[in-house]
Amino acid sequence: MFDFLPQPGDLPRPAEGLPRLDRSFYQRDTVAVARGLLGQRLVRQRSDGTRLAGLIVETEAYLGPEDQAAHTKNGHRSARNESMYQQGGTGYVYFTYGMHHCINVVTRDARHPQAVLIRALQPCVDGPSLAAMAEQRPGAKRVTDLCSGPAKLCAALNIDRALDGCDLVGGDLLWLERARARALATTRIASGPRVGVAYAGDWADRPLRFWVGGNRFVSRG
DNA sequence: ATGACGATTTACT
DNA sequence: GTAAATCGTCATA
Repeated sequence: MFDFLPQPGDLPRPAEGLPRLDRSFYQRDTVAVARGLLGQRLVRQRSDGTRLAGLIVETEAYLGPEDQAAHTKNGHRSARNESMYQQGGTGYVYFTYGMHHCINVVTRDARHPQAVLIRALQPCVDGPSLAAMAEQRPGAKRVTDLCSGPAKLCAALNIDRALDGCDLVGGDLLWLERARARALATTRIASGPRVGVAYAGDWADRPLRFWVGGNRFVSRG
């Protein structure tokens, strides 16, 4: 399973004591959040205390009732997407294709049901966490296969609907940690159309997907 | 009650 | 490149 172990220096070491992203980070313009999340660290703490983590390297913005690719298009509201109507800093986890989970970070406020889909992570080497992630992704043959897609990273981090509606600011199941300013400053942001939303008319072409330019952990080049 | 479909992944030709 | 997997949700009846 570990024939794919990374080269030295390939994966970020966890930085202890990094502060969490706070409420105000999420309660902003959704595209700003989607860009701002790149390079930040997503941390999942399981019930047994183990922590699984990765740096966010790819996101997509979903802009609410107008956005024909969003789950809240035309103001649609149901039990499934209720979390998108919560305040910024809430987790929105949905189940799709009968087998996959995807996680979003809710932005702005309850009047603007918008969110950012997390599409790919660069796994952190965090003690046993890399091995733990690999256990959740038995089909992954290389470290770049572990979290290079929205459903892959949810599987790797044990994220499912039990985390839907979770509090990313004050909760203890899932949160985000602020990367060092120097790391963010060197992050080049690329953008393009979102993946898998061809049904969304004009909105399908909008450049609302963002990724770290040149990063090999993104879901597609 | 029934049928279509999906913010995907994987295996296979 | 194409297709299967697999089921909760939603629109229609």
